[in-house]
Amino acid sequence: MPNGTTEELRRANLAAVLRLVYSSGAMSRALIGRHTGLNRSTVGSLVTTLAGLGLVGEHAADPNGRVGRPSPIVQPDPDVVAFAVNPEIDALTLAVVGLDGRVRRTVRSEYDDIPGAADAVQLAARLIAASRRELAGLRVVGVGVAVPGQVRTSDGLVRNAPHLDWHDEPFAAPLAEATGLPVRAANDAALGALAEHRFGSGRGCDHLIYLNGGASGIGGGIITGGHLLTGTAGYAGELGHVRVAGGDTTDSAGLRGTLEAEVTRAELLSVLGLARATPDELHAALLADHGPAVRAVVARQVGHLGTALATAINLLNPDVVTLGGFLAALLAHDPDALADAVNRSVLAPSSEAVRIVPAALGTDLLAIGAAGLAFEDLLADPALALA
Amino acid sequence: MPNGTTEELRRANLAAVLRLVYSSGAMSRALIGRHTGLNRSTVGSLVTTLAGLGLVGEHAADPNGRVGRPSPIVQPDPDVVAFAVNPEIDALTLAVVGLDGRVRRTVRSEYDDIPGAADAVQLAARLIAASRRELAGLRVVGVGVAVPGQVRTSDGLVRNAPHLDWHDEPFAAPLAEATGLPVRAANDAALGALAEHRFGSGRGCDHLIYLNGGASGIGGGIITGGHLLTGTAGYAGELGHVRVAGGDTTDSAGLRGTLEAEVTRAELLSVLGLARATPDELHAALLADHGPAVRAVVARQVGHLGTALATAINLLNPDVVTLGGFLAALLAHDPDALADAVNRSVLAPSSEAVRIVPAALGTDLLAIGAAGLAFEDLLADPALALA
DNA sequence: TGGTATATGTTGTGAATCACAACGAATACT
DNA sequence: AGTATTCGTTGTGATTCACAACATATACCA
Repeated sequence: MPNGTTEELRRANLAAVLRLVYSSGAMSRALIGRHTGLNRSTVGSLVTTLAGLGLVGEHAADPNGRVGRPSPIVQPDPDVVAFAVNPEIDALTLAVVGLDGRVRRTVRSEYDDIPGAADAVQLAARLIAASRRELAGLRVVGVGVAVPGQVRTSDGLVRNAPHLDWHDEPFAAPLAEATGLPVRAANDAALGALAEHRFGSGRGCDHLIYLNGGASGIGGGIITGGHLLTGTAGYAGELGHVRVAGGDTTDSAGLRGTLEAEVTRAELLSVLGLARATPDELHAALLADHGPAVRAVVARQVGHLGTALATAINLLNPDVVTLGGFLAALLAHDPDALADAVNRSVLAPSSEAVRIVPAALGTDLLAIGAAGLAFEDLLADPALALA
Repeated sequence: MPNGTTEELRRANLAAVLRLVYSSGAMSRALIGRHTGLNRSTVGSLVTTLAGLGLVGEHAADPNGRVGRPSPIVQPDPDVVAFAVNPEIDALTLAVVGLDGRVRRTVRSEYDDIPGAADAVQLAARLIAASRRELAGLRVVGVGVAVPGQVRTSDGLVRNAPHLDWHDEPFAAPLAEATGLPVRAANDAALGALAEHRFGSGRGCDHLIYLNGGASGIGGGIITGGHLLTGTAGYAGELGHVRVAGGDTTDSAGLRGTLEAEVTRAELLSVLGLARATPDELHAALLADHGPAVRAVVARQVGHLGTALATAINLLNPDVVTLGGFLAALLAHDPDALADAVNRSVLAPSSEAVRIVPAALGTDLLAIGAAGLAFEDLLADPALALA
């Protein structure tokens, strides 16, 4: 909580400027002044301070042909980086992401047997150590972890990651111990929502619902009022476990009739006659095949998806609903059918302004989201930049 | 948006102090300092300013027997008031609520035929004018309206209030015109959530779900991160229209299988053999009668209520779920059954810390919530206190 | 080619805010 | 009655941001 001192005012202004160039990209000093409402002299002082901290750099103005004195472009320093860790059932991915939002490198370490949490921590620590050796001159801010399961955000304890068979496994704490870096962890779909909100299909929208369909189920994340909705402990956003039908099929958490139980990638692959497929291959196959069997399965899944979205829209009144993974393929296959399904269960005012769109960020989605989590402390108080 | 100036800092600190004594009740200067983290001299200056604006008063310290110099008690001025308007199907209620949170007076104007929105506006304006004449020496801040339906918060347009048969009827604007006061409007259950959060069962809890069961249906409101969740236009929180079953019964909005369609006060009255009942009478009758017919109906309704709550808990991970109206009676009738029903559809981590409790505020709930809405501008910027 | 208008960074001054230390005031404890 | 404790008040100082004047750099126009 900002405690209302002049010192805190300075911190808040530094944070506002850094956050602006982080989430809106490089911009001139003059634009920063217009966005923040601060005086030119104040903006100058703040930018100088941030540059002195090594967090932003100033480049020559681009010759854009406008009248008046050119304004140097302020941009976040790409050498200020965070590590993004994403353990999955087939591999652990480590990404190095700059404060400019770009992914500098990605390392993917595949495994045959799903590791335990402790082993995954050690693997991540080794990959991080190797990256730090190879990439010289970087200033590492911290580590963000995207976990396919429920994570207690206060201490990064993985409460339940069914596909990894992790239950109440500490993750952030031992990884911080092994790397000497601050580590924060959260649910993967929640971080996807954060990334789409800041850099993807939800830019400029304060209320967003993100829903991702993967091989192992459906995850969701919610942005309300421009902030990631965590709930009291960090478990919010579980849209995959919304009840949509009275059936007996169960989902990965053992709940019956939920979205995740009724809408599955495996069923789509099955009816398409595919043994396995990359996300792009599934997308293409679904767009190509409009046979009756496929149509029937898609229609049923789209109906259930619409019911779940309607529930979420009734509760949250978002600007945007972003669909990722095979849910984006369902949307592309028949956008009108999904809209109809939503409209059958939604209150008219809540739905009139909502846009249902495919995710805009590709494979880097989780890396960007997890890095965003790791940058959060820095963005909240740039003066604490260390190491 | 606070624009980071020193002037804004002062405003924010004034607002923080006023908000503190508004929502936490009268407290000593020393306590204010401890809560805000501000220096004693600063607190003194802020309190003096607020007192000069006529927003707070200082009383002698209560002799509580503690060592040290007694600290004068700062409390919001009860003569600073807001009007709370609540149009319902049988009557329009006007309440006068002080900044100290107390309801000074309530006027209830009953009607046989449901009025149109324009007539209701005129009725409210007449009641407000009469109250202003009778209660001298008041400083009126504004008007808050609790509407049983969906309201666009930006301009107070009633989008859809099915029980009043109002559709896209302006309300706040004409009432502001007629009274010369600032008017803000919102959904009644959302304001109920706000009231329970600040003064009722959800004090100190940043994440709360409020669900109210009335004669005309089920309304809901959501508090996340300590703030009322409005969504992009103000329509968020419609928990009554969450799908819970595959049935064909429809709710007030024409949606099928929703909580509001499946869980009704009318069915409870019917099985209890009551033609009509006050909320208290229904509550008592339900607690008294555990016959098989009643048990069956209650069991079914509790099951559906549990499903809806599970959905909301999975999405929002709240600290508290507050039930009002006949839903509180259902809870009292068999708390364990409701807990079991929730647990059948909820993810374990999300549910472990949640408390399901009856609403703590009684008939004044909506008056307090609507007044809170009207006070919002004042609390955000006390220096703008006028007239 | 030179002058003007426009837009922006920089510098110095001033006003406002809050922190801090010293002091005074009012109560409880011994 | 004296002392310790708690808290309000006052005066001083440090920090921050606003504002005005000036300097700088470009586009536009004649």
